[in-house]
Amino acid sequence: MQRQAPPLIRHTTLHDVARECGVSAMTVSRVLGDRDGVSKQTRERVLAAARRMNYEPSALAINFARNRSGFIGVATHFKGLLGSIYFSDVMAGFQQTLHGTGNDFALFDTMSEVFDNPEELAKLYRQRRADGLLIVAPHRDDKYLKTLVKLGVAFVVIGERVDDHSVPSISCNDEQGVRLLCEHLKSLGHREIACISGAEYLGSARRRRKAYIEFMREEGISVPKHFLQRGAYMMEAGEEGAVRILKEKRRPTAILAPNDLSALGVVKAIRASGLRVPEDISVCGFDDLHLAVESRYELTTIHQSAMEVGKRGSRLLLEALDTGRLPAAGHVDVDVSLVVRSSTAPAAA
Amino acid sequence: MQRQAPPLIRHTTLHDVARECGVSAMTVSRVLGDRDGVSKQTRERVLAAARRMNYEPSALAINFARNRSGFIGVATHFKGLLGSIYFSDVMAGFQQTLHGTGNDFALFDTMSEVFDNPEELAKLYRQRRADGLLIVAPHRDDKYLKTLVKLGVAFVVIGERVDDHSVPSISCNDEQGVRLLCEHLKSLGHREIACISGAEYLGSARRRRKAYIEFMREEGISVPKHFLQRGAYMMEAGEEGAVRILKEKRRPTAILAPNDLSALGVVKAIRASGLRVPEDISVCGFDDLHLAVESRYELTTIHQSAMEVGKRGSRLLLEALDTGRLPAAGHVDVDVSLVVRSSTAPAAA
DNA sequence: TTGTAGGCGTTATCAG
DNA sequence: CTGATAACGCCTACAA
Repeated sequence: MQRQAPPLIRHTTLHDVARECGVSAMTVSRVLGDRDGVSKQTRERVLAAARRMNYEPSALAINFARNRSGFIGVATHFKGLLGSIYFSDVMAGFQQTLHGTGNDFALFDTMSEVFDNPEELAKLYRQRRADGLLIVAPHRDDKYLKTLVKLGVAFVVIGERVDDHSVPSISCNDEQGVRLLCEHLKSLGHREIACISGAEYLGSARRRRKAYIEFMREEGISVPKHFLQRGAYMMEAGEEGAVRILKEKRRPTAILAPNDLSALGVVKAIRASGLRVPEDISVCGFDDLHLAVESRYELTTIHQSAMEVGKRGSRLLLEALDTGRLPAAGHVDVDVSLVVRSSTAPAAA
Repeated sequence: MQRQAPPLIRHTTLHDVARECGVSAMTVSRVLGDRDGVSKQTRERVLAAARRMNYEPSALAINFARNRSGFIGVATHFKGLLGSIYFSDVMAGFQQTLHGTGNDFALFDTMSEVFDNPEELAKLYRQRRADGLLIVAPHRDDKYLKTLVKLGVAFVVIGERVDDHSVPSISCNDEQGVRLLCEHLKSLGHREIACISGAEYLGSARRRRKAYIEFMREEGISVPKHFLQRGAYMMEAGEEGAVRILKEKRRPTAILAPNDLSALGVVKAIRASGLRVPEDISVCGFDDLHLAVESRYELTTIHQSAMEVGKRGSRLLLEALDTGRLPAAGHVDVDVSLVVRSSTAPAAA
């Protein structure tokens, strides 16, 4: 840490106000802290002076005394998430929780060396730059989570489920979402349901695929191999998966692509093969990315509120901080909801 | 500010280390601050103890003593910019500058009440939550800038030029960009150049339009009314503008749409009218949004590096902070570069 | 080479 | 009702 220049200006302090009023700093503190034990006269005199002198308590001093920074750290992968709608939705949720608590946001990049190196991370913690951490959608193989647990840092993982049960995390309920879609299709008379899952390294993709398999088993519906395609959360992947499905003899009456982007690809492939959506084959997405504006396909999908996840996740952290404990370990699921649009219809006879 | 719970744990302090070694806190401070005047023996003993005890200085205490927060505030319109690639690019630039300076990012929403209300903003400042502010792409009518100037807050406006000359700002050089495009077209033999400008409330749109007009005047080329369309930075707007241009008798050999999105709309309209790009009409964009991946049109455009703007803008702030002054008022332009692709070609005879 | 004193701005505690 | 004192953790300045 290099030598620093002197502060630009000297701000008004308690003592300044006290001197101005001819009282002690303590009295001023009491008045401004709205504690009683001060005569009306003195109180008014102090208030007037404080206002006149533009007094504002120094957060630096207060936090120093309380040994807190007043900052909630938001840690994420800058390059991957900072520019995403998902991140801004999550932040909107954080804001709702933090509003009026006197906390501000500090922003950290999980891809910086600090997070790479347990030593550095510990250092960050011991320096008390933030009182707690909200870790937005970490990657599956992020190792720093273990370090944070070991250090006893207060943090919550947002938007991902972590295998390690000692980690507190919150995300939308993937299983519930897939189940809602499947039940919806079932209620429309579909039994021949295919699925194009996402990349295996994504926890959410694995959970969604698993939920689909489980549903089919529960319903006693056999799933031929080509009904379960490995894909990715991208349009092309959905298209390719659908092509592979459609070239087989046994053809589904519905295709579940648990991600809106790939669902659009599926729609494209179906139309390209001369079939109609939803008359011949129904299609479901997941995420409710509002892609409908760009295309003319109105997807039946699952709405997951990143804002809600952010709001509740940050609440977990703040409550823990308020009571001086760590957020409870384990995962919390946030309910999702089914959005029925025009890409699904009763199964063809 | 409500009552706070006690800190989760008590961190090791200088005094702890000192006691452990049987020396004074001052000696420990000297060792860890790497100042001389300490015997080798003592130094080593202290270092060992500090390491063993996981000592790390409290940033809280240091900053309190120095009356700085160690945070650089990044203020932006959460809802509008947080989820944009632009923002993440700018942040990447900030990171490069801040790296290793011991500063972290604090994040503020310019749409929060705090920024709405001069009183609140002053309060934020007097509380010293951040040492300086980087204000990313504020809107033209944002009033808080005046308040910040009045308060003497150290800040730099990033990505917008501010009319008020008392404000330090930095952005890419719009005029230069338009000029580069015009010169490029001129070198290809184009004289009949039309332009579809962006929304009037955007400073960049106004500057780009003005630069176009200026170029045409300098070249002594008359600009019929329909050659200058008011549009918006959106695909549809570009399309509509082009349609209006093409239905007139005097037809341009090139259309300048100083924004990639609207340029794509222009291309669309030209093709729809049975003409070819670039054989019949050349098209230029601005921003280099890498939209080419999505479409088959390879736009000739202007590359503006948001990262570069962020990097240099944050440097302005940090340098000012280091020398204890305010960033110099006035605007700084960052060079842009011409990217020639296949949407432009020699003018048809 | 090492240690002591004091200050940064606030608040809790105890004394008047 | 009001004020003095101490403490938070570090650093600068001065003293031994």
